[in-house]
Amino acid sequence: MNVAAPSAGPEELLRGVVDCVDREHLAARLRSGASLRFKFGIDPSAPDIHLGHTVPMRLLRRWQLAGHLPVLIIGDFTARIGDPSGRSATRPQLSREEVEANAATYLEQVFAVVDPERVEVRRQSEWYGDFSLDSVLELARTATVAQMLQRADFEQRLRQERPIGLHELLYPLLQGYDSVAIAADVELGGTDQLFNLLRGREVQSAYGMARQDVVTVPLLVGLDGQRKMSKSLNNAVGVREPAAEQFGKLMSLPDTQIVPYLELVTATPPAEVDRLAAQLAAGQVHPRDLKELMAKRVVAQFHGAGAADAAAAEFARRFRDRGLPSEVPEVVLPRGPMDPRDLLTGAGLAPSRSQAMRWLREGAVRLDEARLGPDDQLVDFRDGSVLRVGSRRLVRLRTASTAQAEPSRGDC
RNA sequence: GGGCGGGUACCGAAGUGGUCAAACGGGGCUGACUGUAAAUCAGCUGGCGUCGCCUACAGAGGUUCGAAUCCUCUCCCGCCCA
Repeated sequence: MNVAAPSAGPEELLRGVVDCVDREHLAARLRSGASLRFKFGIDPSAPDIHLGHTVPMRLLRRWQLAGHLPVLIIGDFTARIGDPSGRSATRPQLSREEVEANAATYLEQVFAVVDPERVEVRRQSEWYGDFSLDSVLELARTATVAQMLQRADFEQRLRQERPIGLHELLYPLLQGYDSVAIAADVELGGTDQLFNLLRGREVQSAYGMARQDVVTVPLLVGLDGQRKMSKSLNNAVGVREPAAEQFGKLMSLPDTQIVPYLELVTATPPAEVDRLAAQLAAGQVHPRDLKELMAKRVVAQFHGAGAADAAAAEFARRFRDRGLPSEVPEVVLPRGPMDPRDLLTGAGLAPSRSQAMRWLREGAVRLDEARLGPDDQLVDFRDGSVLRVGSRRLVRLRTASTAQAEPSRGDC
C-alpha cells in the first residue's frame, strides 16, 4: 500500500462516526499531533469476516494514513465466550482449535483493507494466557452486577426469562482489560459496542491508567435491508466470497440501502456520494444502475476491477437476459430414460425424491427448454443437456455408458 | 434446599388423548411479474415404493384400540423463596 498521507484533523478523522466520548478530549489530542494507539478488537468467532466488519476497518485505515497506530486485538479468549452484544441467547462455545483456525484466516482478510505494514497485532492470550484467579477477581471487582445488567441486551434477556451465563457478564470486563494491556488511547467499534467500549474507560481508570476515548461507526444493514449484517442472520456478504457471489448478493440489496452502502463500504468520496444520492432521489439515475455501480466498487476492492466487471457482465447475462452462466458444472449419468425424480437426485440437484417431486409440481424444473412436470414418466436426455431448477441451480448432463454415475451433491 | 413454569419442525410459537407431519409468524425454496438473487402476489417447506407407509413433538419406560397431548423416572432451562 502506498503514501504516507499528511496528518488529518479531527473533522476528517471523525467523519462518519456516530458516538464519540470524550469528543472534546479526543479532538484536542488529534490536533496536538500525537500519534495515538487506536484499538480495534476482533473476535475470531467465525472463519470469515463480512462487509459489516469492514466499516470500522475503513476508519482504521484512515487513521492509519494519518499517522496513528492501529492496534488489532485478536480476541482469542473472548471469542470463546461470544460477545453478548445484541444477542438474545448465549452463543455456542467455541473450542480453542476453532478459534485458532479462525484467527489465522482473519488477519489475512483484515489486511485486504488495513495496511499490514503499520499495525500492531496483539492476542489476548498474551495477557490472559496465565491470568490467575487473583487477577480475575481483581478485574471483577471493577464493576457491579447492576452496572453490567444495565446493558439493553442483558436487561431484555432477563425480562424474557432467558439465560445469561455468568461468563457473559465478564465479557465487557475482559474487553476492557485489553485496553489496559495495550494502553489504548482510543477504541473503535460498531455502535452496538458502545457499552463494552465505555467499560474499557472504567477498567482503565480502575487500573490507574488514563481513560481511552471511544469512537463508534454505524452498523451496516444486511442484505435483508432490516437487521444488522451478520453471518448467523444469513444476510451477509463475506469478503472472501467469489466475485460473482458478492455481486449477486449486492444486487439483491433493497434500493433504500444503495446510498448507505456506497458511503460505508466503498471508497467513494463524500461529495460524490451526495451527488449520486441527489440524482437517485430526483430520478435522474436508475436505481439498478446505481446499485450496479456500488456492487462493482465493493467487489473491486476484494477481487480487482476486472473481476468486478466480469461479475457484472455475468450477472446481466444470467438474470437480465435469462441466459446460461459461462461455467456450468457437469455431472455424469448413465445413459437412458430416467424418472425425472431420479434424474434430479442423480444429478445432485435435489436432496431427496420428495423435494424433487415438489419442484416438479411447482414447475421449477427444466431440461433444456422443456419444462418437466410431475406427470412425466421417463425422460430421455442427451449428452450436454442442461437440467435446471429455478435460475440458480443447474448442471450439464454428460452421459457415460461405461462409467458409473458420480453425482456431485448439490447444496439444497 | 423448597415451590412453580417450561423443553414442539431451520427459528419463534400454538396445540394438552384420535380429524397432528403438527395452527400461526419469520426464514428458506419455487412460480408469476420485473430493473435484479428487489418489491408485490401465489404455492411449497420430514422421508419413501406418494391418495398408502415410515420416522418425528428433550430422553427412557408405561397406560390406552389410539399419545406431542395422561403416568413414572432421567436430562436440560427459567422464575420465586431460602
